[in-house]
Amino acid sequence: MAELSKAYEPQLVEDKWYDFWLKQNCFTANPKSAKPAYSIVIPPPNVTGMLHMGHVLNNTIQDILARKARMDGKEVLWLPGTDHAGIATQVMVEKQLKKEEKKTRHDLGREEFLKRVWLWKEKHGDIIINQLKKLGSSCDWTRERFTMDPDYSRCVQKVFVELYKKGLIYRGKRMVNWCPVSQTALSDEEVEMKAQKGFMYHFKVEVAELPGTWLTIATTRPETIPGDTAVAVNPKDPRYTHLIGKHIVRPLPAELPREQKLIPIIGDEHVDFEFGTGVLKVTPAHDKADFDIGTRHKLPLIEVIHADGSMNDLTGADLRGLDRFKARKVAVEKLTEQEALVEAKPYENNVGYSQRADVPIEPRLSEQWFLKYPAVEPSKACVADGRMKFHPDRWAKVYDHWLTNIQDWCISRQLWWGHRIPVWSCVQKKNLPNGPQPHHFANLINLDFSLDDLMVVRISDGVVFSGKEFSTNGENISGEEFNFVLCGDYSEEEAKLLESDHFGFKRDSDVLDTWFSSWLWPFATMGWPEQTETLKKFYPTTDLVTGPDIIFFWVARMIMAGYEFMGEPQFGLPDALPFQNVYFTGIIRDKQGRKMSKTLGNSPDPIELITKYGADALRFGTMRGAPLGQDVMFDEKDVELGRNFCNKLWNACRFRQMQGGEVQGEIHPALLTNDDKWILLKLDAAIRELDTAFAAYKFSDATAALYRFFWNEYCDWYVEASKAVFYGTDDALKANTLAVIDFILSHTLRLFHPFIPFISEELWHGMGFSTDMPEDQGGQTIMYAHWPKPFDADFTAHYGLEACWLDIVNAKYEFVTQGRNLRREGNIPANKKVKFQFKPAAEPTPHDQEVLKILLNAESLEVVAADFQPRKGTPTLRGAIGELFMPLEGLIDVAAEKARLQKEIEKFDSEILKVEQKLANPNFTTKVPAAVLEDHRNRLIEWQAKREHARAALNALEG
RNA sequence: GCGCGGUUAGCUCAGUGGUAGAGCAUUACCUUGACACGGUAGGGGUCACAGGUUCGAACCCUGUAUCGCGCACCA
Repeated sequence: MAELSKAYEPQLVEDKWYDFWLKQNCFTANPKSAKPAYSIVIPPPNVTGMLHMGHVLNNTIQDILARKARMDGKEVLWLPGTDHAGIATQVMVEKQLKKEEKKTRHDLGREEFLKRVWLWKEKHGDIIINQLKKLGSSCDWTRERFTMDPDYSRCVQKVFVELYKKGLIYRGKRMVNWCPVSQTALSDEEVEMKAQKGFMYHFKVEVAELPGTWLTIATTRPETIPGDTAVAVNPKDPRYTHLIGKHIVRPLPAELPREQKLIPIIGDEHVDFEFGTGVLKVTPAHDKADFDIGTRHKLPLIEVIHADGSMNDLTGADLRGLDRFKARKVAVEKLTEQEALVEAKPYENNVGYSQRADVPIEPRLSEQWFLKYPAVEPSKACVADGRMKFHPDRWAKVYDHWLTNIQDWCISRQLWWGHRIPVWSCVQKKNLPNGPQPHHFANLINLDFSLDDLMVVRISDGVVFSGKEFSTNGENISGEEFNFVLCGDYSEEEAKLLESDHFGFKRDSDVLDTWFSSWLWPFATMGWPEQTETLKKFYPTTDLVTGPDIIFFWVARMIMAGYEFMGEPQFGLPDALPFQNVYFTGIIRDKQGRKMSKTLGNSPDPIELITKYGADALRFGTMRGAPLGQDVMFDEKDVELGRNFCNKLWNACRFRQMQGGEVQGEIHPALLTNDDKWILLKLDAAIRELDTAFAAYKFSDATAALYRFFWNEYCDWYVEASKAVFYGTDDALKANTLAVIDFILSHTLRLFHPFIPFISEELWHGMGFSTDMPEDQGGQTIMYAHWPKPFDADFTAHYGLEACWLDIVNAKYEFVTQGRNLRREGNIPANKKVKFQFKPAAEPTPHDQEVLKILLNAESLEVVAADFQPRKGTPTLRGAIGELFMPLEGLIDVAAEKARLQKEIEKFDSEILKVEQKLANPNFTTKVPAAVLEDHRNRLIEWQAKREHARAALNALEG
């Protein structure tokens, strides 16, 4: 290959290899493959979205898993795609419309508006996909899916119809979480409770039947007084029992005649007499709890707030038209004017906020579609009994708790962008065959309708009729006029016919919650409901990687959908788990610990980081700082670390390249130096560490192990020691060392590949490691090279890799460190070569002598005889492998060196004392495991030896 | 209120009972023939606090403090 440049330049490398992988179809999953399957579905990012640090973390982990699985010989499917993200996308397009054309979506109309959304999607929808590619994501792009794809939409529709027919989906008029800004209902999960500072207002009302008797009511929402239809007290509250059944005079709207302002005092157990004044105003149309009270007592409902959060006409002259918060202030003023206000004290309470629009939710009565969750029990059980594993497992408890307490899911949204609810209705006149009747369109439009497929529902109370309610000539004989409701997974063509003037059906105008489509993601993306090759091969998926913030929104619902729709016998899946493992990432925060957000502007643009440092650097840095289960404090320094590391890897390969010689020559056991054996043993340990880390999904451990092995073991010691060989003249030894280096590097690059795919691929080819490999096992790409295995017994025996070599070489390196320390204490500049004298404890090999010389930056290393005595005052080091003397060449600070040795001796003293005390304790010596006892004894000997060495060095300085 | 997580070096974090670790920052020296995105050697920690268990606790137990998160909430 061409000579490597001095510094690694990712921009010259990354796009090139990504294009290569794509062209060679490296990411494409083959369902016909005989290899075992490994699959992941991507958590689909919003189609409107931009890549943020959360995506980086999440997708890097998925890519690591996918690439590792390929190297493990699996057939890998990582299935990508995007989510249509109902509200977010609609809001974005509406904003643009407002900005560019000063129009609202209503100005355009539904059809035209949706055209705009699709245009927007076509234009911007692939931004985030391209960003994922920049990151190196090895997704099978040939299978990219979008939740609004026609196929996918049919899945959503089919699912709705099935659940409807099972009676799990129903329509009802309920209190829902209403977002006045987005003007749609939201599910409970989309409501965020926030502490809010406000006031608790106490106001008094007169009991109508007992003039002069007043009740004081506490409320935080005086603006809803016009909607009050009762006040409630606890029937057991002695202060108020005698008043139940009487009435009070509601103070607002002020202008109403007194008789229209009378509302009853009722008794209800819900009222807590400790709280407030023990008197509760009941606003059934604007509060969930009040609605329940209202139902129990058959209270009238008075709606006083419009959908947009402004007050309606029923609130009277003072409040009408005002925004609800402005109205609150005015209501307080009015109460004050009436001398009804008793006090207003500062008060903090929790208020539900719309997660999307960040405004307080308005509980509102409206007609919505709800889903009774299916397959709840098996979904709970599979996690509880450990068949599906959560990492970290504490999320299992959170999941279980949620599933134990779930309420029906409000799935309809008053939006335009999304899957429209597949329900059509038209009014059926009583006893008149004037409208379209079931058998009519069965005949007329030649569709294969049968009456059993038609769900006929009377909206008023939800009673389901059967087709028998019609006479044979299509007459409605049910005795009353009702809505004829069709729910079916009709094709677009069929729907058009239904909506034609001839039939006059109108489709429900609402769309479904986005999550009602994404909960089908693991199988709807694989061709369901057909029993496709892909489904057969890759479903259930292996791993899911996602954030814990969507554990309820998405993970739990996917599990339920998996059981409900994939548990069927035709799929031959006894266990319908949609995935086997769920990895929950941490949340990425900024340096101050704040969640990354657009509004705070504290989220760095990952693409800028990639441009500046490279995708590998971003990946490696992010993974190193993201321990399992912990939030991540993001710091650009981490990415810098990643870049530095890549550069180190690059230059280590460059060093190898500069030595020339044959690539991947044969390693001769007889020629192995102890340094060779040491680094081979370290490589084996690193492989084992990586396997352990992968098994536990501990990617930060894996990157830390790689970092340590490559930088601190390979580069710092082995490469430096190898210079002793390369600067020498023994060609056989040089060739053998090159072979060892190539062995280490070719293994290391493979270990690195899942984490830093680009640079590892570049070097894999650049170093020539791909040349002798089979095409499908590394010849074409490192992606399919085999993942390194720990050394087996034969290998270890053949190369003589006994564990004792670690100790032997460690002693040598420790000696070097201490020798360098001697230089430093002697104020020898780093670039100055020094003459050392070495008195070895045992006959040293020429290789070891040469290694010591080079690592100590010695001009010479004179081996002296056992009876050699240096001049008094010569700085001396004693270690396990012998003694080192540094004959004085200049002034050395004897006092400082003595102080240092003194301090060292004190440290040794205290360590020795600690161990001695332990060993002197019979409780210790009798109870402790033999290995630990042995450790302590050895440690004592070591410390004592070190102390002796230090004392000797100190002695040598004296005089 | 219930549940979960954190508290270890200046900062960000590892560390599941037996010698307190990493990266960054910092100090000193060094551009030597892979790399200054670098090298070498240092300095720096009563492991939040208090009890308990144990021969031995950063680690296990109990409690406290504090920060963060989730769920549920009383107007």
